[in-house]
Amino acid sequence: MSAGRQDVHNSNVPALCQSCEARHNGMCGVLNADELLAFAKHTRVVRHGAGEELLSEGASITAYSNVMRGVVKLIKTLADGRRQIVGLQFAPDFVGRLYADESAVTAEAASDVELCRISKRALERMVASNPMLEGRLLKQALRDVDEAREWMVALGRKTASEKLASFLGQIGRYLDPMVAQDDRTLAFELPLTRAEIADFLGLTIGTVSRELSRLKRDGIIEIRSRRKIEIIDRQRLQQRSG
Amino acid sequence: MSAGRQDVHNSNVPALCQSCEARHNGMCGVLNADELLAFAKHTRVVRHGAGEELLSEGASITAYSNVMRGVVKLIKTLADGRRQIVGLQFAPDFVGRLYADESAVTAEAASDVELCRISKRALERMVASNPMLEGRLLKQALRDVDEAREWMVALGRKTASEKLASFLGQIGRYLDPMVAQDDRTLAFELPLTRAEIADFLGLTIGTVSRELSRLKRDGIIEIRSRRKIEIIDRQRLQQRSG
DNA sequence: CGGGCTTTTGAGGTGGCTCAAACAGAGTGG
DNA sequence: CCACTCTGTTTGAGCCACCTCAAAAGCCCG
Repeated sequence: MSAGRQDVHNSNVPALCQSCEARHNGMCGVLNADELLAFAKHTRVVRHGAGEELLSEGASITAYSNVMRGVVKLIKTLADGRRQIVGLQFAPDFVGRLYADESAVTAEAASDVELCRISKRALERMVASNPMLEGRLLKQALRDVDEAREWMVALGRKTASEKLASFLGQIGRYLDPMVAQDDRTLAFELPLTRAEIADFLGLTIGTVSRELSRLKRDGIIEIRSRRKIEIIDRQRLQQRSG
Repeated sequence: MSAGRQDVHNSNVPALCQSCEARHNGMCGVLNADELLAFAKHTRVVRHGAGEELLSEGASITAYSNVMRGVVKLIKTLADGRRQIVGLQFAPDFVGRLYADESAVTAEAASDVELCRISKRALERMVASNPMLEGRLLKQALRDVDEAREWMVALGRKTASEKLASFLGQIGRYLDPMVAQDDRTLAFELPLTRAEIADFLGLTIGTVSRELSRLKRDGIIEIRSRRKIEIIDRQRLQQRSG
């Protein structure tokens, strides 16, 4: 509380923020040590297990979050239960629809997650007084638009096998951005079950499984275990993604 | 530059802005008369005929626009020519991807349009110095996200007939927001050809036409001419949109 | 080592596609 | 005012990608 003894030095940064990805690439990156300190007064780290619902479609929004670890899926559901995943948020993404009173999506932890939570009121006050912060949120929103539109193409115009190839490519690219261009194999853990992949790609679980098997049969990927995939031939994966 | 003679009065507003929708509901709404005047120094009204390309996927962006009249469609194209319309922008929407050097979409006039054009450089400078403007663009981006996600559900999970019903419902709602709830019929002009509707809904032209015929046969709509549709039974249209 | 998951695989059905022909409107020129 | 064309739309017949339903096979944890 009393910040009297602290000098203007980087060590003023709250311990949790030190290693938080949001400080580097996320919205907190625009805050200096003092602002970060003020910000941290309103935040709380919360943990949720895989499958827990963080936010319910139609429910009122009381807080926003930044993803610190894990994956959050954004889901929309039709009256008869059909589901579509409309977004995946990885660290250090921002979760929540700024200014909306009620959520247009259900947010659910796809894996165990750690979130940095801040009340709706507090964040909106900070945004109003800090244009830099607003700018970061604008950039996040623009990225979200880009991504949603990218998937609209997949959903509307790609075949099942192209959808799977695009999905694996995107996950691979996201999880290992460093080695985007060379041709080594690339192994990673799928953040989603087959059923969730189906809900993301507008397919059924059967088709997802079949197409994965096909990619494996064709020597493009290896399926090491349910969740562990290895991309053997990126080039051909790319070719198949439409 | 010398604003000496101008008193703080509404009549200082540039003539073109007086009636422009962007001043009321669009991004210019946050500008006062002086700011608007400064803004207008960098803008130019441009007209384009239906079908003209305003912006090309992958091309560098040099200017942004506000739609003053007409409809702009945002298109993404796959290597083999398959197309997906990923957004429709009506007055007073903002067109262009802020901060991006190259466009991720092709923008095309769906009808004859009037745009208020401003150079990328000029707008970005104004945004940097005017947080209110940035806030408006953030809100626009958030609306774009909401809309894209709404259509992801349709593309991924709705049947052809549900897609058509959703589309007609949205257009109707947009073009006549005043009478959203009562049960009068609602006539309007489609801003898109059958082929464009197909590219929006991830269908083929044949299916679009068939489903429209079915809605007509079932007494839910009337097709007055190619472009003129009348919604006879909004309630049942709503029921069919999933 | 059995019971409850998720995933894979198979067999058959179907919604929306492809291909193709007929039709309708809006110009255009005779 | 009527062909004549051009483009956009409707409609039909047949097919295929993906769905549905169902069973078998892994995998994980007691």
